[in-house]
Amino acid sequence: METDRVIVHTPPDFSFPECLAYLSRSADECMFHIEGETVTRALEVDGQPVVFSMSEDPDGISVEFKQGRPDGKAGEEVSAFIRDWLDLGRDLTPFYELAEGDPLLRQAVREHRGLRVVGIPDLFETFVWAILGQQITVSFAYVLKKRFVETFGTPVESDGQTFWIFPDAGAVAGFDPDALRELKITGRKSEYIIDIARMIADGELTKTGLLELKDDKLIEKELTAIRGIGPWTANYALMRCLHSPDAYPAADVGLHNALKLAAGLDRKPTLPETEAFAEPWKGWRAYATFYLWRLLH
DNA sequence: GTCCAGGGTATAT
DNA sequence: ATATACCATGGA
Repeated sequence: METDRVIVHTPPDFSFPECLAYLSRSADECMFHIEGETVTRALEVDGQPVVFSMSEDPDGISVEFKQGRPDGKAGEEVSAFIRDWLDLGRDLTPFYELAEGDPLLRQAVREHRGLRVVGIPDLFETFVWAILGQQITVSFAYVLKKRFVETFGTPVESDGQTFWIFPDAGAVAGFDPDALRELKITGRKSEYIIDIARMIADGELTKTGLLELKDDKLIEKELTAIRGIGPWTANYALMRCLHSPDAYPAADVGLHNALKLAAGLDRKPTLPETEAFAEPWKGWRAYATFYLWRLLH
């Protein structure tokens, strides 16, 4: 039905296929399904589950509501979610000008033009994902996230498929670490996740509160004061959730591997070298990182 | 068996 | 400030 469809307009230098390619990187991703060129997921709006799909459209992104209707609030909230998810508010012109003159970025930017830093709009989901991803392979992190979501999240059935609402921080706040240990999440990470769930559920840690601090360094300082959040996790959250175009997860092994490849090194760069490489990218280090990651696929 | 994977904490110098 | 042990699982 025509009323179940809305268009989200996209800016110049946006490529749906490039974002789709990033979203498609794991078969174990549990927060959305991809079939062909269409991404479908669930989202909670005012306590009610909405299921929607996104596909490319000449006018932007076509959003089809599978469950729930785009009338009133749901349509606006889903549109806002997508703009947040795909960083549609950003003008990439300065980044592309910078990258064209940079030997390390040029190739990635030419090959993936239109790619956005794909976000994780929910703060709790961001920290769970980042903490799970510390020190283990991305593929194993996906397995752990899937177990976490399918054990503690809320299923939404639509068209014979199951979609998931990410576990509620308030519920996780009350868990015993052993409940997470059973999923093969380490004891430490289980404690970190439960502590952060409590902070979020109590309103002590909020996305808007962090964004109000404005300055990346200030936000990093606030975040790294929390147990389980070090510089890598803080910058990862700045990049994926708080939309800092300049956050730089300098300890990231994937970034090291990408730099090794792009710079033709015979070993991975050290941490100081990784910082030094990024000097010319100041203002856009998150975008530089995201594009460099694409070299590894 | 060893090493490494989208790190972080605790402790010792 | 910098170095090391430890966390803990799974794939190469």
